[in-house]
Parts: sequence; structure tokens; C-alpha cells
Amino acid sequence: MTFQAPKGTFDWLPPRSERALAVREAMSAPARLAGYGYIETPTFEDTALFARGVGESTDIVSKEMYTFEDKGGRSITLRPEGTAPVVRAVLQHGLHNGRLPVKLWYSGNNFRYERAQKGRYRHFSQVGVEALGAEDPALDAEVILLAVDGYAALGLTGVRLLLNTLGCKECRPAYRAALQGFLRGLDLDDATRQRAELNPLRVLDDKRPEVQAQLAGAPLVTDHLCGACKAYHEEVRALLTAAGVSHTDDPRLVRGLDYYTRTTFEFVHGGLGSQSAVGGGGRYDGLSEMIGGPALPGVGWAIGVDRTVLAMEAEGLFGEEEPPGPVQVYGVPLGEDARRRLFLLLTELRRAGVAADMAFGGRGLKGALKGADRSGASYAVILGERDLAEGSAQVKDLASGEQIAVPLAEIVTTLKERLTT
RNA sequence: GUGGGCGUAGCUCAGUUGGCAGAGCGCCAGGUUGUGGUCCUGGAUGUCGUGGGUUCAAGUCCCAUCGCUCACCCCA
Repeated sequence: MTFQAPKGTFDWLPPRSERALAVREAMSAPARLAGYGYIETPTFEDTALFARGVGESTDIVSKEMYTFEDKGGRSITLRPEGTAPVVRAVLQHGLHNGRLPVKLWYSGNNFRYERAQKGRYRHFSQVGVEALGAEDPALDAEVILLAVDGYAALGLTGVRLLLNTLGCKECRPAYRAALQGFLRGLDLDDATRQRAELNPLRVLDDKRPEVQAQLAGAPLVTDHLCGACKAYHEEVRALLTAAGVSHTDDPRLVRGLDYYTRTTFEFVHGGLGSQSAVGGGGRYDGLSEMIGGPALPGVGWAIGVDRTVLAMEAEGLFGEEEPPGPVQVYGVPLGEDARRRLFLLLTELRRAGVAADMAFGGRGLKGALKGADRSGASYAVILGERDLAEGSAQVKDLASGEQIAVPLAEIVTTLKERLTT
């Protein structure tokens, strides 16, 4: 082998690749039913779009983005996430000057320069929704429900919804200061001590036991909310409960960046290994301004397609793998003239909506029938010189082995009829 | 960036104290000059991840390197 996929990436191959398609379809369907329009943004953007949004509070910008200079000297970054490009597009095209909220969904690939592990790769695929221009707890609840319904449609039962609020620019600073005060009193390594100053909320989800043990008495954001944030959060919770959505309040659930406000949530699953989130999102009322736009509240989520497939596999939701590109009818030609005629017949079948394949490469009858068997087709159409002379073909039921001669002109209708009953 | 495990056929893997590179599955063909699945027989496919070293001899031992994998850090 001379080449392989770049480090940290992988290929989706049939038949497993069908699972990724199924996830994209199922996770986007609820959004389409709720008035969300499809948006597709470039795979790369101006580096500053991501750099400004992320800020200096983490080393994401310097270490985890695929950044390069293009031939025109512009700094370009491969899209590491979907929200900033969507907000950029909304602002650029003035979508927020029309009917609000602007509701959009997307599906695409993202790129992050990280060390790979289970469920985390340098190239990954997400489906997401964003709703901009309204600050309404019902919108937060709607967005969450779209994901809940998507997971349910896939048959997933082990997805848990973790819910929290991060407060707003009124109440968060006080909480942040309180948390910082607490963290300064702990026995932490230098790197963590530094994080406590830059990004104190993130220290809360450090997994190291020696850190967690010290966090037992840490101040919680839910105890520092202003009245408006408290009421907002209660309303979101009430709406979810009324819709029959169970959730777990997790006051340690955080986002590291300043533009996140209020509602924050994650969907976690136990079958994924260490990277347990299959999706996540929240409200980001500060993002628009951070990238140079007007005040424009927004809420949304992104779900990981790859991780969702892993979760489904962990739940055993897929049975026997189907053959790649399953077909209903398989053509078996015997001889050159028959092959040409059969090729036309297959074209007719496909145009009539019947999934059909045939034996290529001049295999013998036996080999071609074996191919028919492997294809998963229900019927084989066998055409040889003898049949051709009679103007008919042999239609063979591959399950029962029964075979009948059918006039060539009637093959398409005969097969369509048999396949629909 | 840190640490553990692993690299042998398309896939899953075995390979003894260093001594002719293997099995199962899959694939192809034959057993039926026009009939698949089960069965039988045969066949093809390897830079043993790569590069060095030790040795009469290396898949096996040593060093380096690349990759895969899992976890930590990080996680928009």
C-alpha cells in the first residue's frame, strides 16, 4: 500500500457507511419539520472568524486548528465547528433583518488537530441546527427537542440529556470570580492553576481524581444566577418536562468560551468510551458581537455523526450488514448478444425504479448466479442465446429457485408487480 | 504534549529455545459444454509497517522511526 488516510482520519466504507447516512437523515428530519432551512457554508473560512470567537482563553487557536496560508496570502482555517460559519453567513447576507428567528440546519465535515481516540478524529462529521434572533426559553426547548426526537427516531435509548445554565453577562462575572477564589485555595499543578485564571469554569470538568476530590465544595453557577437567568432556566426545564423529556441537571456542565450564555446541554452515551458526548449545544448570545456583528442571540446544537453511529452500534441497533448497494434484480447474461440486450433491460428496470445490477466481466453462468446470490437480489434475470431466440428471458426467484420464461417486453412490468407484492 | 497496548494474506489471527511464512473466513476456478446457496477439490494474494543492527541464519533478539488503538491533557 502506498498511501493511507492521514493520521487521525478514517474512511466510511460500505456497507457500514449506510449508517452514517441514516444518522444524518434522522437527525436532520425533525429540524426540517420545524421550519429549519438547509444551509451549506464553505469548508474553510477566514482564520479570524474562528480565532476571534474562541479568544485567548484556550490554546485551541494555536494548537488545534488546521490553519494555512493560501496562494493569495490569506490565513485560512478548515472549519473546526459549524456555529461560527452559520452566524457569519447570517450576518453577511442579512438574514437577521428578515423574519425571526432565523432557523437553519446543516450537515458537514469539521477538522480539528487533536490526538485521536475512540469517537474523536481529526476529521469528523456533524449535523447541527441554529436558531438566531430570538431569546425565548421555548426556542431553547424546541432546539433540544429536535435532537431528542432525532435520537429517538434512530432507536437510541441510552442517550442522556445533561442540562445546565451558564448565566448571562450580568451574573456570570460574579460567579466566575467566586469560582476563581475557590480554585486559588486548592492544591493544583501549574497548568491547571493557569487555567483557573484564564478559564475557571473548565477546571470543573477535569477528570483527574486528585482534582475532582478537591472540587467537592466548589461554588455552583446555579447558586449565583440572577433573577432573569433563574426564571429563564426554570421555564426551559418546565417546557422540556411538559414535553416528556427527562434530563439530568448537571451544574458542572460548562463551556469554555465567553460567548456562551444561559442554556447549555450535552447528550451523553455510555457506549463510546471516554468521549461520551454524542451531541451538545446551548445558547451563544455573545457570539455575533464577538465576530463583529450586532447583538444577535442564538441557540443551537451539533451532534457527532460518527459518535452517534458508535452509540447505535453499542446498543446493537444494526442487524446483519446488508450487501453494499443492495439491489432487487440481478442480470445474468450468457454470451455477447445476450449481454447487450440484458444491459438495455437493466437500464429499463432502473428507469422504472427497480434497483438492478448484473454480472460483469464475462463470468460463467455459475459464477454469475453466485454473484446474484451475493447481491441480495430477490430475482435473477437469465438471458442466453436460446432465450434470446425465443424473445424471452428466464426470471428466477432466488429464494425458492422457481424459474419461469417471461417475454422480454413484459419483464419490467412482471418484475415490478412481483416486487411490490 | 504524556502514558499503555498493538502492527504477519482482502478480513480475523496463529507462528515454539532464532532454522523452508501458516490457518480460518473471504475471493477466483473446477466438480454440471445453461443454474446460485450446502458440500468436495484446486488456485491466487505477503517488502512479516519501515530503516538499521546482532547472527551462519531474524516474523522472532536489539535500536530507531512511522502507523493503528485506548486513556490522560485539551475539547469551539
